[in-house]
Amino acid sequence: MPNRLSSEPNRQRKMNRSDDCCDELKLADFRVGVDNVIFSVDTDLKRLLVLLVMRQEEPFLGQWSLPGTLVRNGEALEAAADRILAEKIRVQNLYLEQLYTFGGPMRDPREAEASYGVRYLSVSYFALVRYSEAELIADGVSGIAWYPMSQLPELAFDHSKIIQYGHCRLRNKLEYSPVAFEVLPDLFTLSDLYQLYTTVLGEHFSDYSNFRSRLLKLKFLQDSGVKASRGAGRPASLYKFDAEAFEPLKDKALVFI
Amino acid sequence: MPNRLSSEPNRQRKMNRSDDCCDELKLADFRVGVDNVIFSVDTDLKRLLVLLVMRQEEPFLGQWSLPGTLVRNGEALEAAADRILAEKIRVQNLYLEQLYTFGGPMRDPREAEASYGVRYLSVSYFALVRYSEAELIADGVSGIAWYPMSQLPELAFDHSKIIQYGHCRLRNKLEYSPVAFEVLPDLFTLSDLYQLYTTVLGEHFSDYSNFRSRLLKLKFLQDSGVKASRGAGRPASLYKFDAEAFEPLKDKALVFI
DNA sequence: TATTATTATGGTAGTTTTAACCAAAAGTCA
DNA sequence: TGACTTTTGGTTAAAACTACCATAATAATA
Repeated sequence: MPNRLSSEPNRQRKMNRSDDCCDELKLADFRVGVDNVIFSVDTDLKRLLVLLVMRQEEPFLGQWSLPGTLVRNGEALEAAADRILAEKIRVQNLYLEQLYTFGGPMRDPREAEASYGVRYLSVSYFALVRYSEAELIADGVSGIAWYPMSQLPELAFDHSKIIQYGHCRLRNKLEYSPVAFEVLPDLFTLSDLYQLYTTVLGEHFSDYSNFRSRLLKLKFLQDSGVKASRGAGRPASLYKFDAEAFEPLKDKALVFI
Repeated sequence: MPNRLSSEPNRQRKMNRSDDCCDELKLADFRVGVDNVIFSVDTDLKRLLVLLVMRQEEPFLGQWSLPGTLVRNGEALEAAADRILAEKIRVQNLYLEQLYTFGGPMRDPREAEASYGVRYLSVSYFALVRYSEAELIADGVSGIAWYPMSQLPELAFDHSKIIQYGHCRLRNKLEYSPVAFEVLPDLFTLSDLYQLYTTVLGEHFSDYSNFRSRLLKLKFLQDSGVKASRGAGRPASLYKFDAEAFEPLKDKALVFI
């Protein structure tokens, strides 16, 4: 049985490769998984959160891990990422993009168990969702929770590394792209926006007053005229992101630390 | 025979997945390839070049394509990228990093031929090598050539898209990271550096004089004291990149358009 | 109701950075 | 020698950034 499977890729290879000479070099047979690093920002408590699920099977039974799935027949990678996200949370607004592909040998303990050369490869995706409206879907079996980035538990596989990688991407995205507006409500105050930035980037990247004037000077935030009164203090103007006005600023930096 | 193979992933799945309910959804069986977008810069002729090889087999027999390979047993993804690069060119200095993973269904025509659900996934890598010292390795069978980015031929698979993606990455890398110094000689003139930037980014990103003073103010270029006289004109100072002095500038931008 | 606390807003002044030039220095080439 | 080329090191005006500050408009409170 191991022989049957391990000889199969060799025949394929003869048909498909050009620059190989040694028949004893076997091609790996892959299972491809998608793992999502799903971030959200709780601006009230000033916490950056990442979504974790508890594994219900070996390996790493009972440990927290990134929500993931193996890719199905005929399913695009991004479709698999969308599917696993939709299975775990209900959201209205989200941003999703590919992060990195982790595929070193022995990153999954199951590779050691099998005598033939099956490999597990993880294409990770990075997502940012609106926290206030995200509803976690508990399937009644496996645990699911938002964990603050500052208090991550021990994670299955190489998922800690994947999260660190995602955290870097999140910071860069926020600085260099209008990703914030994907997860803010249609109408938001400049203070909402500032809270989001400081929660992810830290307090030290800019003064609130300067943050305001820099963004307003760029002319892609439309004042809706409507005011929002939330507790004490002068009511704030509600703004709207104008994608058309932002267009010429594409691939320019927005904010710097 | 198709049945034997297509039923195999299903048994695996029952053992390995948690949140699936429908047995008719089959997991895909993957071949994982690595494709390299290898750039070099010919500063004399002011051309950005990408390395292409001619395919010697179906599909796309006789068409130009990115140099690639299928991943072997026990081989890390980056190791496969290194291997294919070393098979095609001899270089001393190079920069290599993962680019993107393309894995939509039907991106490879071979998927249609097989009645079982084999999928071809491409993990692409981005490389920048020093042009002047890069020696192409012709294996006597398949063609190999540097093509200017401005005159790319029709390419196999989705390789045109991969190259466009790589071109974006190259521009960003050059602006935001010291990748240029990986492919310049140890000693170089500021003019050499400027030629590299203008060839990739276009003439309009900065005046030579301003480019010089901005870089020198950052204090990570050491003047070696040695002068280089190349043809007419005042001899230029040869500089050296000081990685230690650059350290605090990591993840800050270097040059802006 | 008058006062205080809180948040939003709009500004100023000093410094730094950028952009667009310019002129001298130090070579080669004819 | 004189013309030409390339490097080098400026200058200057405009723009942007930083660290503040004053005021406006509301809620909470005495």
